[in-house]
Amino acid sequence: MTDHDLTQADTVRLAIEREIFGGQLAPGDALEEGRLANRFGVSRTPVREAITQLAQAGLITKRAHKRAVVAQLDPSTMLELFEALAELEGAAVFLSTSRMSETEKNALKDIHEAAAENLRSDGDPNEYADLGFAFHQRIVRGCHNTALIDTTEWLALRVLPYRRFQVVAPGRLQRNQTDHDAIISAIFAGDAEAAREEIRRHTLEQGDALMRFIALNKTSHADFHPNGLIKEQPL
Amino acid sequence: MTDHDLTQADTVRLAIEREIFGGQLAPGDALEEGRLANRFGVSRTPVREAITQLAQAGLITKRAHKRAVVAQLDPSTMLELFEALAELEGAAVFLSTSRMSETEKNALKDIHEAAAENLRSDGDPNEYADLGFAFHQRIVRGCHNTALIDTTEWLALRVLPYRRFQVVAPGRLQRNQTDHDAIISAIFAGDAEAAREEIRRHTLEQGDALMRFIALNKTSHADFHPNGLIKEQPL
DNA sequence: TTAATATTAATTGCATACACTAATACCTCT
DNA sequence: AGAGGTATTAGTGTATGCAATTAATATTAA
Repeated sequence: MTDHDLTQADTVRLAIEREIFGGQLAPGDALEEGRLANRFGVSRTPVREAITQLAQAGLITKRAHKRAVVAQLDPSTMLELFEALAELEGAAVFLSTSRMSETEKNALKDIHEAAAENLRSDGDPNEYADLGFAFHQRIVRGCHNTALIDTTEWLALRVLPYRRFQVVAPGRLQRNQTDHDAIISAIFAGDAEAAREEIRRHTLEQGDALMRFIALNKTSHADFHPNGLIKEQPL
Repeated sequence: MTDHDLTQADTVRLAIEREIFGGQLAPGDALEEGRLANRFGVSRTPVREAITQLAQAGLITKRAHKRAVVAQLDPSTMLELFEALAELEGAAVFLSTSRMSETEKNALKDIHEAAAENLRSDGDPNEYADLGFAFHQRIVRGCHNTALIDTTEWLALRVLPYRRFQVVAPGRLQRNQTDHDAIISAIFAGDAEAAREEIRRHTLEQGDALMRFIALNKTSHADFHPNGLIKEQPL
């Protein structure tokens, strides 16, 4: 039982999930049950189950008799997602400020300083993005409320591909680091209300910045690819 | 096309959903695909899909090769749910305070006053519960952020059966109304921060009160039934 | 009687087949 | 050629059957 009792539907779902988050599957791409089935060497039934689950999760959209499509994020709903996420992260950090153990706080600070070092030494921007993700994740998990953590992380995952865009936007990384400075200070000062405000502003502004970036660089808007940033044209 | 293109799986899912929220299906009850199938006069396939969706939504739990079970809320996760809900409603009302139109605010006040009248005239407690639900719902929707609304309402729905218990707890209704007073005042005063604090406290305390109620009335704890409050013994 | 084990029954996961829907290609007529 | 309608095809929704797995029951040993 090395596979921890993963059903085939689970395997397929995880694979598709990875391809979406990894960017091989871009928003708007169609998922066709039959092809997926023989690509994964299973029948359509488990593929169908996987698609159902992903649709329920909001990762793909599906209407009766029409084929499933990787969820599109139009600018306005994307802004909404960032706003909602800002509120949720705010709520989480509000609790985390009083609930994180010293160990947790120090781990957070370590991540923060690793990010600073990465900036100073002009390191790999992708590594910086990962550290940023970890930073937010640690804060959220610090609230020790599973329901709130799950909800927040789910939203965070949905905007993750878009959040990473910062690595190519000039000046964004430094600005990001300054924001994180303020957040971590508030947490260590035990000022929950300030921490909430800082992270709210921070996440909201990430959304705004992304909006501006898209507005400036809009080619056909459909060609915007969250991971590669610009999607290669179909062959 | 009178059924608005509902697939059979959708129909089954909605039916099960209603039975869970309505209390015919209690936490811990097992869902068996075969029986459901011929109860609804369909094959196991759409039933399977419905169950998958409900599991993804967290309404039921399902592990490979084991039968699906209506999700159990043990006291500690229930408290977590209430806490998370308190934060989300707080975030929502924070935005709603500045975003609700006059019309929306007045509609909210109407509901609030109808509830007050219900209390004064010693009306139907179930009607009061419905008004209370509507009150919270209006506030949340006032934030005009679909993502936040959906997330919050989803949590609210999960604890709804438990929230209604207030109707049988002595003194709770009056206390509830007083809390709502404070919330609505803060909203009309435009004090978003106060509104957030009031609704946070309010929802948190609902959770606490429910906990105390369960602790006092615990028979075998498994027999606690969210809607009938005490589950009838199996025949 | 109780505990452990073997046996049977019930139930799930998956594959396959078919019906029905929606999109596409094709043809007809103007 | 273009609009409108029809045939064709691709793709989804559902039913059914079977193998694998789990739950229930019977059986045996202590």
